[in-house]
Amino acid sequence: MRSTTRRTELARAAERYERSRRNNAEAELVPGEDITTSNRFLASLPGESLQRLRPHFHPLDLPLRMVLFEMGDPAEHVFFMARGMTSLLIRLEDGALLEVGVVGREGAVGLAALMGARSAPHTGMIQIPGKGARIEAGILRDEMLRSAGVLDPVLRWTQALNAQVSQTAACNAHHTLQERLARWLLMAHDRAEDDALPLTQDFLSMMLGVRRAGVTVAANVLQQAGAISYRRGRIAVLDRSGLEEVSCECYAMVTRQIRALLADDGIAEPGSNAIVGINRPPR
Amino acid sequence: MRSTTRRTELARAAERYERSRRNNAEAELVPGEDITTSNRFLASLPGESLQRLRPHFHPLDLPLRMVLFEMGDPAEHVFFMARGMTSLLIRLEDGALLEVGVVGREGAVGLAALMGARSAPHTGMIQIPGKGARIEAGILRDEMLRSAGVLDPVLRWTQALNAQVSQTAACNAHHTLQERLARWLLMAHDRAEDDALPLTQDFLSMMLGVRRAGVTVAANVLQQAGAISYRRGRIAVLDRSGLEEVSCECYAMVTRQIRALLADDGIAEPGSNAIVGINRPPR
DNA sequence: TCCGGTCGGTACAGTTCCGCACGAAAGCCG
DNA sequence: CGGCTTTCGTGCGGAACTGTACCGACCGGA
Repeated sequence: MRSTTRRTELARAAERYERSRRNNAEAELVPGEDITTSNRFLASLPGESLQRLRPHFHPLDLPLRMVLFEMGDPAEHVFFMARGMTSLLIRLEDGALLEVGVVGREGAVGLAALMGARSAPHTGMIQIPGKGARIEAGILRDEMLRSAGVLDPVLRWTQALNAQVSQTAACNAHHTLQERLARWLLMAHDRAEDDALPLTQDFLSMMLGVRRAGVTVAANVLQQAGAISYRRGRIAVLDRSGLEEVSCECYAMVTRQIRALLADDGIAEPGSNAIVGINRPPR
Repeated sequence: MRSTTRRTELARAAERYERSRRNNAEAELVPGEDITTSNRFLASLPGESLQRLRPHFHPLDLPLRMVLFEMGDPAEHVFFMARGMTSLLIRLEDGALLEVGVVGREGAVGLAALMGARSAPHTGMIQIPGKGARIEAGILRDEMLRSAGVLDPVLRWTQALNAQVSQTAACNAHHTLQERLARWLLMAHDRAEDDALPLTQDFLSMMLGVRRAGVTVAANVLQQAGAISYRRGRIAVLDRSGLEEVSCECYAMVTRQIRALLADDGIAEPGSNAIVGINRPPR
C-alpha cells in the first residue's frame, strides 16, 4: 500500500486510450444479433417489458479500453453487453485506477443511474472487447417502476454486484498479489469467449492496484506452473483448475453468489439452466 | 497483505463476544422513542407507509459487539439504528473479519433481504452501541413493492452503500494504515453522539485488516499530534480537522456521496436540512 | 529494412506491514 | 488488597510490495 503519487507511463497510456476511444462508440451491432436475448440480464425480463424497451436500445461496439462513463460524470445510460467484459473502477486523486468489480453479459452496467444517483460512482472501462447496447436511464427506470418483473432483476443484480465489490474490498486488504491475479484471470476467462485475453501486464497491474513489475513476477510463476501462457498483450488460460488452486477463496465466493442470485430468478425459463453460470458452463 | 492463517487472541475474543451476546437482543427501546423518527432512513418514508409498518417494528437494544446477522445466514430481517453504528464485515476462510462499510442512523442494515438475496452477504456487528429496531424483510418488501415512496429510499441507500463499499475496496488496496485509521475514526465519530468511542486497538485492527501492533503505532502518531487520545478501550476524538488532514480522500468522497443521495430525497421536509449530514452537522 | 514505441523480464534498495513475542500497566473481581 | 485478564507499547527478523531503472524482444509503420 502506498500513497505517493504515481504517474507511470502506464497510467498515462490509459488516459490516452480513454481520450482517443471516447465517443466513437456509435457503431452497429451485428445485424440479427438481439441484445435482449444475448444479454442474460435482459433475457430475464418479461417479454411485455422488452417489447416496450426494444426500440430504445442503442447498439454499441465495445472496443478494448473504451470508457463507457467516467466516475463523477452524470449517470445517463445503462449499458448491456452481449459479449466482452466491463471493469468498474475507482479513480483516486493521484490518478490511480483500481478495479472493484467486473460485469459481463450476465449483468448490467450503470444501474446506479436507476437508483437515484446523479453521478456515476465508478468509471466503466471495457477490458474484453465485445458488443452491446445502451438505453437511457429514464426509460428503463420508468419500466422498472411499472413492472415488478423488471424491478426484481434490477434488485438482484444490484445485490450480486454489491456482494462482488464487498468481497473485493476484503480481498484487496488480505490476499496476496499471486492469489488476486489468479482470481482476476478466472473472472475474466469466465466472461471471455476465447481462452486468450487481450491484456497487457501493465493494465493488469492497474486493475489490481500493484506495480507492473509485480505482475510480471506473479504471472511468471503461473506460467512456469503451466496455468497460463503469456505473449505480448495476449494471455492464454491453459489450466483453469490450476488457477483455481492458486486463487483465493474470493473467486468461488463471488461466483457462487452471482449464480445464486441469477438462478433464483423465477423468470428463468423452467427446466433451463441457461441462467446458471456466467458465460461458461458451471464446470 | 498476507494469506497465512491468523488466529490471534483478538480473533478468538471476537468469537467469544459473538456467541455470548447473540440472541439476547430482545430488549426494549426507551419508552417514547420512535424508531420511525430517530432513524433518518425511516423518517424519509411516506407517513402512510410508516402507518402500516409501525406495528411490525421490534425494538432492539444494540450492545457493543452484538452480531445482527452472520454472513451466509438466511437474510430475514432489516435493521434500523436510532443511535450507534453497525459494521458490515466480510468473513474470510481463515477467520479474519474485514470491514467493508459502516451504517448509522442515516441508513438501513440488511437491505439485501429485500433484494432477493437468500443469505446475508455480510456479517453485521455493532461497533458503537445504541438502540434500534428490526422488521421482517417480507413486510418491508411488500411495502416497497406497493409504494414508490418506499422503493426510492431503498434504492438510494443501496446506492450510497455500494459507493461506500467501492471506495473501501480501492482504499484497502492503495492507502496506508495511517490514512485508513484516520478515515475510520472520522466515520465512526460522525455516527457517535460522544467524542469517546468504545474501541480497543484490537478490534480496530480487525476492521482495518491489519495487525493490532500496527494500529498501536499509527494511533500513537495521531495521539502525539493531538488529534486523538487513547485510554484502554476508549478513544477520544480531539481534533477533527487534524484527522481530516491525515485521512485519505476516501472519507470526503464517501461522505459527499451519502449526503448527495440522502439530501436529494424529495421526501425530506421542505426547508429542512435535517437529512444533510449523518449525525453531526455538516461542519 | 530500419526505426520507434510498446511490452515483458530483471535487479536493487527502501518501505510498509507481518508474525511473533515479551512486558508493563490498567481495570475487574473475589 | 491481590490475582487475573485485558489492553497497549515495543522490538526484531522477515515477507511483500514499492519506486526506479535498464535492457532485450517484439511489432507496426514509414
